[in-house]
Amino acid sequence: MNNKVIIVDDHVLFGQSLKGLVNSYQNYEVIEVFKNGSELVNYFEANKKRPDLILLDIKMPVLSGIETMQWLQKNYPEQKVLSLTMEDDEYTILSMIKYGCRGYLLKDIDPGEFLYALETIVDSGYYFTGEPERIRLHQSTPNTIKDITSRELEFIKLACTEMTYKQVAEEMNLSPKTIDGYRESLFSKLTLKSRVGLVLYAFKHQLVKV
Amino acid sequence: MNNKVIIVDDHVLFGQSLKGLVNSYQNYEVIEVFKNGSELVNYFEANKKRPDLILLDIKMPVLSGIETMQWLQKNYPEQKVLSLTMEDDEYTILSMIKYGCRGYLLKDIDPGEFLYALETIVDSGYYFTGEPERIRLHQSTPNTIKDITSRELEFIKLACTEMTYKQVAEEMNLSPKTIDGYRESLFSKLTLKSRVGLVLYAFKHQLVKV
DNA sequence: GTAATCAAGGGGATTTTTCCCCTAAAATAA
DNA sequence: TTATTTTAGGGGAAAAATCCCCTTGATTAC
Repeated sequence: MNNKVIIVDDHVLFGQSLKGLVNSYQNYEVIEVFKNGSELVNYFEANKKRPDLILLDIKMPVLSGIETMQWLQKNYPEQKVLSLTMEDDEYTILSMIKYGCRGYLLKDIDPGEFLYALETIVDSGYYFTGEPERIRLHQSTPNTIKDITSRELEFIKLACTEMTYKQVAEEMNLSPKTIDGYRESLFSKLTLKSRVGLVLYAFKHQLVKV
Repeated sequence: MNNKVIIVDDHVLFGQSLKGLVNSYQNYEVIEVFKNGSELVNYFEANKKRPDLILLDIKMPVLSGIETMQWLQKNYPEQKVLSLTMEDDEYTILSMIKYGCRGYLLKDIDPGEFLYALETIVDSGYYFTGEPERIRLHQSTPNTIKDITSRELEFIKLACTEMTYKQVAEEMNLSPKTIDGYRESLFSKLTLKSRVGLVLYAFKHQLVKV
């Protein structure tokens, strides 16, 4: 009896290639390949056959992995999802786990490990790359996910432009001194030393798009 | 008679999946899959069998696509290379072409177009996605590629850290005033207004990795 | 062979950023 | 209901970044 797999990845070439790889394994069968989370949602809403496992890319243009995961948790909390990511970004991965993702894979994993991951997640429901301590650690002290308020996020986005803080203050209808407060709180919260550091952080955690 | 293909991509899962796809085409055979440009260089230096085509990822940690392309142009200018890229970044693509790359593919291409690209490049030596005008336009006015000297590039990379310019100067064994000169020349050359702008530029053009 | 360009560096001034310490209202938690 | 956290703001100073204008020695172009 074959495990039905759905692949969601905006890089069609990768998605299709991966389909070939998964199909080559015994007991696995790719039933659909989608380009974004939106297509997956449509599929689910059309009441089509539920897959045993979804391989979900995180960085997608239309409905991102995180957004898709949120939708799935709300509507199909039992659905097994293994997320695929390029970079080993702690913040994003922990967000995925928060929304019920059962494991994650880096795209530079080797195919042997990949098959093992598939087996593990289908059997036990979970798969984490050798370091479950780290994950559990973070789950028990979830404040390791530095939370950034929506106002701070707004500030970060504007800090990632050529505007001076004075201009940012105008844009946000705040006094430059308040902006100064946001900056200082973020610097200490994220252990940063300069505005450039903040920009780097924003890129690393995909708070701003490239 | 099969066309021999070498794949170079740091995402092993993608590389291996792609291998499956390419092998599934008639007349194509993947002879090697490497994780970075460095492994490719080693292979060439060991005087192994030359491939008919190299599929080269651009963003790689060890020896990037651009660096690899430079090496290939110097040592094997006749080698056909098709570059693979995630984002449609004009600057990077034009750099690749400058170094003799015969075409480029976005990773979100569909597999049908992919096969067509392979055929085209093997037959004619070149493949460009539908928009050869744009490419030719840029080739005739190559100064659209703002060229950045290697010393300036070094500076940019250090500017994309939390170091102060004074520390950057030390790192590069230059006076802070010289750094000031690099900064000013880059600002005017690239029409930037601040160090943050420079960081943004570097990310946009993938001069630094995320 | 001379002119132009480039890499390296300087003086000095202004603006921006960073830092530390402090206040007060509002929202939220206990 | 009281305590704590969040959001908004201030004074004042030191450090960093930005700007403009200028010099010298090497390379490179014509």
